[in-house]
Amino acid sequence: LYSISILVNCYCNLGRVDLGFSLLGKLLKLGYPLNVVIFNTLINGFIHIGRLDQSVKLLDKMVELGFEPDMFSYNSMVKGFCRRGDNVGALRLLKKMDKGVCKPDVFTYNTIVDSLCKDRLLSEALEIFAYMRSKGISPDVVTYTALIRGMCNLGRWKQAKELLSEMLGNNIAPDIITYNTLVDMLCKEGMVDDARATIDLMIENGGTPDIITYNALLDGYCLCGRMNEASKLMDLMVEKGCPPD
RNA sequence: AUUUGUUCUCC
Repeated sequence: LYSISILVNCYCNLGRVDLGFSLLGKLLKLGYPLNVVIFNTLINGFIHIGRLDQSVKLLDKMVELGFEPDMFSYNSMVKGFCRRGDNVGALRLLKKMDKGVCKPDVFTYNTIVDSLCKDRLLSEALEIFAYMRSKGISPDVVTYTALIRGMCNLGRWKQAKELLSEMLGNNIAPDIITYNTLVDMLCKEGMVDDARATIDLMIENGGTPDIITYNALLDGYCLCGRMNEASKLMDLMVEKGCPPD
């Protein structure tokens, strides 16, 4: 079974969910034993090619066949709604999970918070943030990073920095993705110097900039026409053992 | 073995 789901996942990663799907069909006909992971892999595969409709069908089918959808199944579905820009659909599914046996977990909430932030619906995202805590699900670094992005998106730099401090002051360590997100957002708004300060802060906190950090900053320098600094940065990248790619 | 957050390219 492991081998089959690896194979199916491989098809999905190659963008050939159809091949995985027809394999499932054959296995079903042969009466081959299956498990929930194979269904989940395909549900997720369909989501990644924008076929939420197929995922819905497959979810129904697995239930029909007596397989219980789990967190993976539902979380992929939630992501599917979010990807098509249907936050309402995602929230509806969240409520449904709330009532069922598969309670929303940190993945579920993070998916929705991120989607709302990307759609600039920060206050809605903050409501979900509060809601998840009320349900006893602790936000993690992913939740915070999504919110920071949402704040930056609206130019709420001060609020974003406060949230970052809140993380630092609490038990949640910002990771490289958190810093990279901030650096990138600042650069895109032409606040390259603040971006540099953010990188310094990252280093102070024990982080190490990576190629993504540097590329974001490089893009920032180029966007504001500071080409001298851009080329100096390229030299620095080589020095730091992170050569431009 | 399957689910969530970062750079560039396309929009």
